[in-house]
Amino acid sequence: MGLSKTEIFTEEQNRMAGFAKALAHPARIAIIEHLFKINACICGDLVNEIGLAQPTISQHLKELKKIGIIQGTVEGTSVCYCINPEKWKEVESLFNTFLKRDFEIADQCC
Amino acid sequence: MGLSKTEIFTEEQNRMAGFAKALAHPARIAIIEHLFKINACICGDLVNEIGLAQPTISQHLKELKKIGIIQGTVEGTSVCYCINPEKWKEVESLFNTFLKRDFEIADQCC
DNA sequence: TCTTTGTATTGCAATATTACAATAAATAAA
DNA sequence: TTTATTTATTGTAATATTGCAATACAAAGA
Repeated sequence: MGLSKTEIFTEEQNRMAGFAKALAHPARIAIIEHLFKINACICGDLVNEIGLAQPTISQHLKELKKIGIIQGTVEGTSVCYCINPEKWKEVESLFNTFLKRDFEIADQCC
Repeated sequence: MGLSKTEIFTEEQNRMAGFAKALAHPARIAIIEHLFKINACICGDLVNEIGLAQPTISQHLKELKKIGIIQGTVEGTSVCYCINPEKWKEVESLFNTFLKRDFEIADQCC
């Protein structure tokens, strides 16, 4: 199939999986890290920074933009990208809730 | 292609992406949540809990096991699954470092 | 031993992802 | 207007993912 049965899961579960998917590629991790490091930059800078072709970077940027993690502003011929702080806080909070667990009982398996 | 150029990224970036990929499906999110809720259970319980076929659940379990997030113990005919606490703490710590960012300067884009 | 029970594996179909060459599109500069 | 410059889009090839039916496998019970 190659397509997940989203309808049998909760909204929360699908949202978590969706954000995780956006982070599930090293190029997108690298893009995010670079944007945090230098605050904002244009597409071409990311092409130089990361070693992938321009259309590939553009594609990864599109995906990050689609889920709202980054935003792009047209500046003449170039497009300036940066992190969307509100969305990032949302992602952070969602992951924090998911990741923070209690292991008092869970330490032994079966 | 369908295959990422892992060699041009750092070990950390690939690790982050790898863990994110493991969480990038609602069924695997559901499996993890259920394991945390009831501590440990057999494959069949997860098949009933989540609405997917047994081979599909088995496949998702295999992927979570491969990356080390869960562990399985054979108990007669059934296999008991639970979270691997050490690995989970590692994932939690890795994501925390990645997600926790400073927005003092980053608030305005371009 | 034969049957049942529970899980893993195999094989397959449908779809998604990754990467890039070629090209389009849009603005700036000459 | 013509020519860069920069980014997005399109098309395509290779591979990966998702899901399940069929089946294999392994241990327990009759």
